[in-house]
Amino acid sequence: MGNSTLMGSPTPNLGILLRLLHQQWTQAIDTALDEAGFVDIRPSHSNVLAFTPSSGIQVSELSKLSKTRKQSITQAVEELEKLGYVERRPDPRDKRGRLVFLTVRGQAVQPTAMAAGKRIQQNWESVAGKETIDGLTSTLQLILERLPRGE
Amino acid sequence: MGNSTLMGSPTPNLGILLRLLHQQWTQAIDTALDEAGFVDIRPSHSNVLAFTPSSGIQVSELSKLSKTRKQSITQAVEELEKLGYVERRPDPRDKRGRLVFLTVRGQAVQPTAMAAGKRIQQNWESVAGKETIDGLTSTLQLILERLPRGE
DNA sequence: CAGATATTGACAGGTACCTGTCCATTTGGT
DNA sequence: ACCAAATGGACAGGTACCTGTCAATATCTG
Repeated sequence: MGNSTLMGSPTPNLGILLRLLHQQWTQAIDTALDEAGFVDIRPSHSNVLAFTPSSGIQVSELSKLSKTRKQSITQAVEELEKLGYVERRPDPRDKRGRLVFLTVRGQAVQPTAMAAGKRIQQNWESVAGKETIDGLTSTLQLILERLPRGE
Repeated sequence: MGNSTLMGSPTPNLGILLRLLHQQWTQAIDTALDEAGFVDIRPSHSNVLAFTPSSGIQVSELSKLSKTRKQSITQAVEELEKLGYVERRPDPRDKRGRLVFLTVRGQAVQPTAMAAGKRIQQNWESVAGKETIDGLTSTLQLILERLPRGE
């Protein structure tokens, strides 16, 4: 009712589409980890879990790898530390820094988290085709590389 | 230094790429509106400005069109109302509802905001090619349509 | 037409990012 | 060796979304 203002195709706004897809991705990761039993891990924690090597890593480095600000990583690390997934120790090579390490528990989640991402991508591939998703990935990378402000 | 843990291609994570592109889009819209002199308008306001017709519209309908929750729209409308871009009047056909209308000032921004979106898309096209961006758009739509939870 | 159900829009509160600022420490130039 | 500049990480605070709940009104059903 009240459809007097018609619209054939409601102008699919690129901003909205990107927001929705990102939400889908994020929520899928969260759901997958919940189902794997890691109910206390939230999406932002992936920025730490996905990039922490067994040799330890600084918050600043995690920030660069995950492309988020240091503050976001700091908060995620604090939460993961409280939950027992990571621990921080002073960096012997830099007295300003602290190194983040996975605990035994963290070492158990990491593969699950990595697998979740892969599984979701495969799900998208099953829906749109592997080549399409590959094309999507490279398009996103291409724009980010070539766009100004990209660092 | 410390590059012992090498990585040729650092695994371009789809979630991160989507987040970064969405940030780019959002920030570009904000910058464009700033440059056009509308410094008090923020990205979330576009969800209202882009979809409000001269005949007025309910918050719930804006929520559906912009694919965000009612609460987000309500907040954006409140802010835009304080800034003098929209006004709310009771819906004569539904005593629960209120209709959102653009003020004269709001009618001035709307075309600028719409043009900003178009301009940014053209910028992306100039960087990746029009066909690539068209492909990106339809891929995003395709995934959203075919994915579960897409309502 | 009465009662169950759905919808509108508000209130409260949480999450994942962001910017700005600050201090300790390291690094780099002369 | 010094001092300037960069870097590591913390503190404070803001934005744009989210979920859950609720009262008032509307709509659907028997």
